[in-house]
Amino acid sequence: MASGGRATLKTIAELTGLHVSTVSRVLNGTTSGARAASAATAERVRQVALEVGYVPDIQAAGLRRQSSRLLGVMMARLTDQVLASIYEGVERTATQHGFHTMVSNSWDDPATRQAHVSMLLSRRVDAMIFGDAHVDGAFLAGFAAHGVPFVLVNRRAGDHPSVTCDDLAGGQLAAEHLYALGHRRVGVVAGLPYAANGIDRTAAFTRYFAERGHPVPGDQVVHASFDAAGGALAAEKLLDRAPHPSAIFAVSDFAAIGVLGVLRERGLRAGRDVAVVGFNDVPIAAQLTIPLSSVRNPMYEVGARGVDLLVRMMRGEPPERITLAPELRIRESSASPYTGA
Amino acid sequence: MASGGRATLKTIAELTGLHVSTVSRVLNGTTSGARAASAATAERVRQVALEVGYVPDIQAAGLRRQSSRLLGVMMARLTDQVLASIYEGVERTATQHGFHTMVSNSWDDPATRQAHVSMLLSRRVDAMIFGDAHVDGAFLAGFAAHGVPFVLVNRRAGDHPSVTCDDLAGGQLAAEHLYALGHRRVGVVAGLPYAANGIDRTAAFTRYFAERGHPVPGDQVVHASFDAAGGALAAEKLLDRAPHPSAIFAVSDFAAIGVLGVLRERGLRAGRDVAVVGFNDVPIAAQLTIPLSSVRNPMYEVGARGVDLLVRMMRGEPPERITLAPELRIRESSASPYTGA
DNA sequence: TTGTACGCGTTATCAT
DNA sequence: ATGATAACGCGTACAA
Repeated sequence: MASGGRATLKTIAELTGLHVSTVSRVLNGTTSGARAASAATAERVRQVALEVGYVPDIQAAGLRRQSSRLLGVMMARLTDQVLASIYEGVERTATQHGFHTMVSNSWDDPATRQAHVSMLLSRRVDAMIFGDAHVDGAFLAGFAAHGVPFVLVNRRAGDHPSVTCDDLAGGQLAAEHLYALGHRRVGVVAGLPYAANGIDRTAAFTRYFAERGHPVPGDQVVHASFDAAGGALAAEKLLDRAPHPSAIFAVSDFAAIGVLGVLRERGLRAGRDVAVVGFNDVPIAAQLTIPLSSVRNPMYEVGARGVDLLVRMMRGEPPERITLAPELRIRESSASPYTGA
Repeated sequence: MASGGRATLKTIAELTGLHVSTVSRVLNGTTSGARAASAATAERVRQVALEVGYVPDIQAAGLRRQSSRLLGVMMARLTDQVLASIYEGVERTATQHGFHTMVSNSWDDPATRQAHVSMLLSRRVDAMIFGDAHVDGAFLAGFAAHGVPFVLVNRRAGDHPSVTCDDLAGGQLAAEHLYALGHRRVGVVAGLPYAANGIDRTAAFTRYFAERGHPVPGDQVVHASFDAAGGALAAEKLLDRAPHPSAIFAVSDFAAIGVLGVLRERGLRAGRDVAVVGFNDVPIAAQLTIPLSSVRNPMYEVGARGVDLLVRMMRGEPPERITLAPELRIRESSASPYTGA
């Protein structure tokens, strides 16, 4: 515990009568094996460092070393539990690799994203993780020019290296399940139109039904934000059609919760009148009053493996596009077979 | 858009034939009014800076300026939507004040907290925001020795400066509401025992009932984590008592959702058999199949005002303890009056 | 208006 | 085993 004015290597050097470079060596454990500082000296330095409450200045070290050991992370919004979970995986894994992380919300807004990325570049991040990629890839094309390595998580884009849930497989799992229950008139809450995860989940889902002779009408695929409000808005549109769909697939659990709310307002019961399947399997899905069927997305692992991949790339290993397997979790919101019109 | 190797002031200086200090002045807009660089020079510098894709090195600037313009933020877990919302307020407001933020999850674990705080100190944060304070204040007492200004949000502790929801008022709002409905046999899901927000909400709630001659028995106040799993666990305990409570107050909405789940498993209906009131009023509370009554916590504002306070303190203004008013939102989970044992 | 010189805290290299 | 020196990129007092 020290007080007041920052203690630096210089401070310690003066107090011990040694020279700054020597102090630095001791504190960094530099000089391997035989050529270490004398045990006595080392001990003295460490002692003084503790007394004066020395805290190394990573920034200054980074300036000299030309490497910040800092990873920049862009997320659309941390209030989205899915993105927050991915970030947890990122933070923990980065720490294991000796990196710190700095995260920002882009709100899926180009200007905000640009501003925050400039900020991170100014802080000399060694690499970037993007969890908010837009499928058009315009921003990333420009960013690549900076020469800063990066990996996408959550949403793929173009052929940039990425770690995502296998969203195509996930969309198909949901489709297979509802189709097997006998549903043929289905609707989709499709997520934001520029997010590849929603796009892929929706594409695989609608393709499955189309291939079996039951194409999903265009007006039964509604784009919306991934939260409950978005899901509610989309559900209003889907249920305005007569006859209403017998099953709804929402590409996010929170959107699905919005759907459940609207169903109830209209006197329909989820799981009996309309089957509902969500995506991600966030913790509350299983705790809802009508437990929600969902496609499990290994969110934490997406973040963790994203950092692993990035670290490998920084070592010169080749970029990859990794997808992690989803799993269907059937619960009451889609447990009973479809019984007629 | 530039390529490859980092461009610095030096790069620009060489390209323009000017000297580094001149370039620096232009790019910083230094030299007020009359003594500005000649318009022609300034324009040329800016032009070249753009061409080579110059990105200023904030770290180096901070080293020189002895101020990082960086705020450190500690949260228990960003997957808690409440904390993520508070962080949004922090991030946005900090940006407005010209600060960047660096956030870490402490998991409410002392060792992890210590490690991350050391990291932030190493990065020379100008100040700190703690959203994960423990009521004992042991950690903060030690931290204060560093001389780095800080403000607490979400959870108060001791007489440290803080911005929180008025949790006492909030707990009382919940109590008044349930008491007025006729409930006398009530239970509380009280949150983590070291978190002041849960403590205050619980204290005000139980005091209200005690003062009216209906003290809440000790075994009807159950501590649990703030998430759905914690709420479920606590609900099991509360409902094992016979007769079971006619109303349950959970100090967090997600815990309340866990309660709703358990009620249903036991064949009890929330709002009819057992009234439930949550806290925070997160967006999904209103969207649930049985909409959840909740005490609204101005989460975003808590974060925003926390930064405002911190900035004022850094300017030398006195520390404060600020509380923001909660509001009761009555919904179906506690809408009907109590009708007998 | 522009140039010179130095220091911020650290690490790498060379000399002792 | 330790000391001396330079350099990372930037900002600022002072001189021209």
